[in-house]
Amino acid sequence: MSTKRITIQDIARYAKVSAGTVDRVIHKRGKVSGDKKKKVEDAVRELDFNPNLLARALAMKNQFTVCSLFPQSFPENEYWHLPKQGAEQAAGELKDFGLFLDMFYYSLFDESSFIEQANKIIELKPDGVILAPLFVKESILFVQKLEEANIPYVFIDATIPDRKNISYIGPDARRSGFVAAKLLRSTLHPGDPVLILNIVKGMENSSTLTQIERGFRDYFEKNLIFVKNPINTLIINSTDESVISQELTKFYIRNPLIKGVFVTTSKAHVVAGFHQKHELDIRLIGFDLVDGNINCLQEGSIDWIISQSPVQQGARAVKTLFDLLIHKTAPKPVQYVPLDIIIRENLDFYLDFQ
Amino acid sequence: MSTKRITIQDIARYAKVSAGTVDRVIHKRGKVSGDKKKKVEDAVRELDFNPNLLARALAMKNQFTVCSLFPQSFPENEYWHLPKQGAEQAAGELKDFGLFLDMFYYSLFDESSFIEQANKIIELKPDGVILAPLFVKESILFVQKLEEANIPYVFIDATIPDRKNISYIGPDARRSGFVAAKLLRSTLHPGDPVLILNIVKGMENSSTLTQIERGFRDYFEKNLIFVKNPINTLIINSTDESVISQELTKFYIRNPLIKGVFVTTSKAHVVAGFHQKHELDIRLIGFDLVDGNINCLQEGSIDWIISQSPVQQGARAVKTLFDLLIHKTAPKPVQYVPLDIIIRENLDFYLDFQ
DNA sequence: AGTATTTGTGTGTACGCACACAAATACTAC
DNA sequence: GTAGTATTTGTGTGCGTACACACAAATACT
Repeated sequence: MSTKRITIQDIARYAKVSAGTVDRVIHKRGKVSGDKKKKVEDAVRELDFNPNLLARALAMKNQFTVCSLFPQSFPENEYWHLPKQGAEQAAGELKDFGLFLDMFYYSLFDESSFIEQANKIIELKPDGVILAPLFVKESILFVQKLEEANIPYVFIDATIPDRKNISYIGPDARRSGFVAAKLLRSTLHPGDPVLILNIVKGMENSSTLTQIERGFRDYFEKNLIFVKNPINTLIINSTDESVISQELTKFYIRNPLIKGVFVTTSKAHVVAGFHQKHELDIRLIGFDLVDGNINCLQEGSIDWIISQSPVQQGARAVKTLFDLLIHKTAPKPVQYVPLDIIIRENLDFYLDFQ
Repeated sequence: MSTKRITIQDIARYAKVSAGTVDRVIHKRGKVSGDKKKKVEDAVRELDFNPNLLARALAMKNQFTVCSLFPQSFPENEYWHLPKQGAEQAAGELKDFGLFLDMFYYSLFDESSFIEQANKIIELKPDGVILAPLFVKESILFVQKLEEANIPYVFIDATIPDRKNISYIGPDARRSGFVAAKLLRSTLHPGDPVLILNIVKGMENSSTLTQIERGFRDYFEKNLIFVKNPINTLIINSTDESVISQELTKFYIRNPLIKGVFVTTSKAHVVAGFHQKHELDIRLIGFDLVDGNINCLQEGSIDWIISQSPVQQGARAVKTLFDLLIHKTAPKPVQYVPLDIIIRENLDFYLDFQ
């Protein structure tokens, strides 16, 4: 049968001291004489004492508040709804362990909203922060303040180099480009030209896009057979459908041979709509299971979606801070999440389980 | 700020009864007069009382034992190591909540070992059982005993119809065949013949294989363009490499045009070895991230692996029983897990995170 | 009416830990 | 020696729940 759990009382008896002294040794609090301290430490080691997290959390009451700062998901089923869901779920499970999650949101169209919410968080003096650093400049200012206040923070979804974040939880951007290239090329003939399409509003964390593109090009370079596939890059600085449509028209007229498109953001569905409207037979791959992409996958107008485990990202971020705060264990500085490859046939599972 | 948690005391005050009475109502234990019962129920509803699982688990001590019965994973990194790992991980998280997991293993080459271990479990009278029912006949006998003893059980990885299992946690077999077909066909030309290869020892749960094959054929029938792809089925009743090699040789000589192979078990790596040895350029898809398959993916001799979230299966099974025993919530009778599509480029992630 | 039995309700303790406070001991200066 | 302070150690209580027990009230049975 499973051996009885060792408690503080057991340690106290074994070391012939009181529970209070054991407590003092364990928490490095208060004064304890040398020999008793040693006795307790020996007892802890010999009996292999592990504190009961349950009892600890119960005794400590709700101690830890962590704040998250994500882009707002609007309408509800857009991408950022998913990490949010994961974080909420993890927080729900850990609520009983004394973790309280306070979520803040900023608008992707408005840097000032980021600053505003960041300041709110600073004022709250939380015990930890989860940040999606899509606005680089503002994020750096924010985490500097966090560092001053000695508040640990993790990056999620994207990262900023050379920061003192406890961990980065998100995709390996370069590799996601690599995977996209592999999938796209599996349906192309040698020599078919492809297009990398960056649809962004311009102010977001662009190092991620650079990495994705590099990964994509790396694959084609490493695996060229016979003929090279020409790779074009097009940047569209707007998420407005009509602007995208116009830019695409301009581009396709000049590049009529394009056979595959890789959209580096979650906007593949807009491109899919364009292809359908103009009856273009072009393979299409994009990121993230947002509503538009889901529909297009089902219709067949998008061939592949690479999903970056958004729910898991949120959940992991919360758990990472939990481990740090309650367990007091340091997390791995980089935690890449799985890249799920989604096609029409396995789509349902990813929807069900999130 | 977060509203204070409602406790039993709060309910007691609100309903003007004692904590003991509240407890009796909540646990449907002991006699409570009609009006007080109603008052308590109202209070629970109005204040939205959720019992603190922490305190509950602490007060109840270790109460629940669940047993698992899986095939043994031998050597360590074979398939069944993964569900085991997931189950262990989940059990570790839930240990403090009073769940104890006792794992049993049977040999896939020996039905009697199954019976033996099953009997051990029956004797233990656990509070729940997790079963991988690969031997159908023996499994039915086992679960009948479980039903007699009123012990809830879940199936994992495979299922047996018309049983009173609390839940099935595993892949949608038919759909996994469908996905395999989709992937394989994406690299084939119309008319290319394909092969479905069942490599089994013969005594295992075969309904799963039937389902997989049906899904595979369904895809080709539903999506035929121009010319039909002929689909052959070959059954090899051995997992021995030389037998497989001999059977494959025989088959390929008679069917030299085969361009794609779908191995319905985890033995794709053996086929990959054969292809390499004889310099055959044949697309290959199989199941499960076992060691052999991992190597072949890396070398490129297997093109795709469909992974059925084995770790998640183990974890979910444990959590399902936990929810039933501690939370007292009935699980969904069928819990399909995601089908992960793995290629060389995203392989690392699935290895890291399991 | 008196006793036995059932039914309803409140109180108290344990679970393992954290933390406050009291008690005991050691140390100082006179 | 004593009084006073500093240091070390022990005890007790609370966190929210489960459950045993005590006891009162209501009902049943002689």
